[in-house]
Amino acid sequence: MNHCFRTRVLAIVTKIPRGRTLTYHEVAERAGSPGAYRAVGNVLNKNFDPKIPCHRVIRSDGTFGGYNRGARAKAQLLASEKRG
DNA sequence: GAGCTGACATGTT
DNA sequence: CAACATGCCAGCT
Repeated sequence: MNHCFRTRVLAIVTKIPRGRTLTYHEVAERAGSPGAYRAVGNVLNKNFDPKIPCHRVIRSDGTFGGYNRGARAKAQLLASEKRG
């Protein structure tokens, strides 16, 4: 929260409730820099922490985008969570 | 300390 | 409508 941009992004993504998806732009905005959506993806990419549901972060277009564990898994998880 | 990289977004062709 | 090119920001090497 009071640390670098990456710490805030991770905290925000961790707070994303199940069945809910945020866009990189949304996360960046909550992080304090709506124009840093680029950095958001950069942070999540390096972040291999399973404690962080980075798969709940999608592109503004509504597409899944990418995922360090595999874009396929990301789509699977989102589909599974959306269905409940 | 400077430069390169990238899971994006927006605009134009 | 789809593809290409440019701009933006923070992190990593």
